[in-house]
Amino acid sequence: MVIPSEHTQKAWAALFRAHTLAHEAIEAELKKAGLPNLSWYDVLWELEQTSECGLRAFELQPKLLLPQYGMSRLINRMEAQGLIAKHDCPEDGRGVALSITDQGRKTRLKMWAVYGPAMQKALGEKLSENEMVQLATMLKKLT
Amino acid sequence: MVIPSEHTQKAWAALFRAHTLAHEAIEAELKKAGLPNLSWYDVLWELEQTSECGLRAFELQPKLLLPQYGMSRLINRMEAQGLIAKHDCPEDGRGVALSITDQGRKTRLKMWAVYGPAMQKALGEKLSENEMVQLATMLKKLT
DNA sequence: TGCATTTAGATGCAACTGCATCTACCTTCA
DNA sequence: TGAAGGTAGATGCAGTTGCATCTAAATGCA
Repeated sequence: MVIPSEHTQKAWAALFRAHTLAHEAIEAELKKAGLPNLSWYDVLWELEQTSECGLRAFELQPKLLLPQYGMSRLINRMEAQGLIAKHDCPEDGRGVALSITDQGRKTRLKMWAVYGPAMQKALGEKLSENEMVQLATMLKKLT
Repeated sequence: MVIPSEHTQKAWAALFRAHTLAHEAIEAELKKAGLPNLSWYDVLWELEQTSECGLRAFELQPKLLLPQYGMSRLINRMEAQGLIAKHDCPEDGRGVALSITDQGRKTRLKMWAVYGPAMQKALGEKLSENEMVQLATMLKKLT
């Protein structure tokens, strides 16, 4: 049996805590402001980055790391709130093409006004720019 | 409005992905082996580290980063499976003292036989020992 | 072409989570 | 001592997630 080193165990524990605490802190601020959570933000962001023809649900999935049914339901909730729109997909009769609505764009901006500062407080203030680059470099090697 | 730097944003995205992917990979292996998930492991671990008088529920909470009601329910499920035992608390009539059972100890060992290698595969193999120390150092500064 | 396989997405059901609130006990302090 | 306030933990309810499975459309291939 291959046992991870002491340092690996410590790093894993630290990874867990750092992510969980930052995530909770940021989502708490969004909730306090009556705004949706980070998954919603990510969907809005990805759709806003995309040219008007929209994204397919299955293209969004790997970006958000959500399971297929999770994506399906998230999309339905966001559509019900009018933040995104579903269109029939011309090149694939099974598919759904997604686009962001004007209201979705507005919501993303409102979210960023809370998300940005919360991210800065949870992460930005805690490390120098140099350390931040190092951290990102290590983390990317993990994926 | 304070906007986080480009590097902070990248680090946050990398933190999210690294944690989510490692967590999913590890839990997938546990599930494949028919074993409980990481929260259960953490409870078993903490109780095993403690002298026989046991831990209180509220002492476990900050270690696991679970909300109070989450802890309460997790404990009930684990007790129902016979992995831990609840005792009345002599020094506080409201409280519950928790201890691990023999079966709990056995289960923790079985879990570690899967968890350890999974952690090694998801993290240990991806960074040198030196990098691992650096990573842990940065992550600890975040909390 | 036509049947078998694969892929996109939806959904019924059971388990889990979050919120608010509740009960029971403990602590403080007039 | 006893009323007011605080703390430990449980729980009803509504919303969410995970699993398995379903439908419908696309693809592969004999």
